[in-house]
Amino acid sequence: MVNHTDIKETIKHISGLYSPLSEACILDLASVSKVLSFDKPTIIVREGQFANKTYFIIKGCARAFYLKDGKDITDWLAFENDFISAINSFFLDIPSPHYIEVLEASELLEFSREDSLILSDKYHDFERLASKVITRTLLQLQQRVVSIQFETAQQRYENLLNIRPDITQRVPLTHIASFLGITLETLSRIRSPKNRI
Amino acid sequence: MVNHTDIKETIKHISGLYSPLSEACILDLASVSKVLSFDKPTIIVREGQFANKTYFIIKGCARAFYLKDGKDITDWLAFENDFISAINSFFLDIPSPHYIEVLEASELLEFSREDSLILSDKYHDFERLASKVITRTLLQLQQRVVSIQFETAQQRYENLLNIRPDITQRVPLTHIASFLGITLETLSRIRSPKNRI
DNA sequence: CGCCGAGTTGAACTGAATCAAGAAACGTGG
DNA sequence: CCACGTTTCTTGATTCAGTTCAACTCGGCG
Repeated sequence: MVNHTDIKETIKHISGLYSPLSEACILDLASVSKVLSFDKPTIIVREGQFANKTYFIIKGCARAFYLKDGKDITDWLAFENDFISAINSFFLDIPSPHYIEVLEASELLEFSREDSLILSDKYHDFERLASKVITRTLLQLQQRVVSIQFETAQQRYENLLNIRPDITQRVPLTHIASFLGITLETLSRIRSPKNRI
Repeated sequence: MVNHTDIKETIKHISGLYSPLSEACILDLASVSKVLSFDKPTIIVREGQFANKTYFIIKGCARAFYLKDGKDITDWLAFENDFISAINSFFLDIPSPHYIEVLEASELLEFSREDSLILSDKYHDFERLASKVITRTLLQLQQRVVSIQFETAQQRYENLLNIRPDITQRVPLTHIASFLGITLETLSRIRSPKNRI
């Protein structure tokens, strides 16, 4: 678990992706952040925990899931350059209904809700970046509601493939299916060669 | 269309609901806000507009909808103390895919994205409030994804009734149905007395 | 009075779920 | 490197919630 990633570079990268941060803010954020490395699938947040951390995915991918009547339901998938966290716990400070699992050999940058609030007070830059991340997620979720309501299972799968062509190599089909809101069997039929016109 | 509502009082009320604002911030926000009054259903934002305003509902209710293949799809309903806006246009500064329609005799407080950015720069209070509103909406949307995926039409309708028992008196069934992601016919059957055990 | 929009009811249809078996891939220890 | 058990994925048959299409009811209003 040696850490080869330079935190400061990573944060500069985030700043470039989302919203510019001042040098001082970058250093401050670097000082409260930590890089986590995993070489295989690992659960990093469990149901019931107060999951007051957010994770930026430097490399690899992760999912948020919960158990509904014992069944594993993936409700968010995140890849390089995405953030992921157990949003209910993170924002409402309640025990998390979600698990978070890293799915590949991955590197994550982690920092806490508390530090992010402190940084938001101190650096207007940072608050703006945070708000951008949240807004982006909001719009994605809105899009997802539309897609669940009006697209067939097949369309949703094809859209996902367009956005993320390598997803089937990286994420087990069970998780993809439940993320799409369909059963594994249905996904398997959609993917079956017979089904391709 | 005389306006009896005191803007400052309304903003104090918002501040109490979401996150406290300083007196100076309240005054500043009041100076860039405006109260809109309607006495009957009215479309206040149309598809294609740059809808860079947000609306806080003082009294009444409103919906956001869009046309999908000519069909009217309600995708958000807002009541007293809720905010509503054409989120895609508001956050991304693109022409709005959504319409916004006020559904009853209503009063709204309106202010622009631009003013809200200015206020966010000037008052940390305000930025925090804005971020709270967005976060709350994010969590609601997430809940909605879960509900569409795992609840039956009937359960979704009953949940809506629990949260908003008067909704059927205030919002036409067509809009309720499409908000729930079901057809008017299905909603009608769910509501039919025969269906109650 | 007759029309019109909103809601209801009925019958047939369909996309996806469920239940049940089996095949393929995968990893672990002998 | 192979035999095994486990997990992941596929395929088939059946069922079901909700859609679609079509006809009908009802209440308001010009």
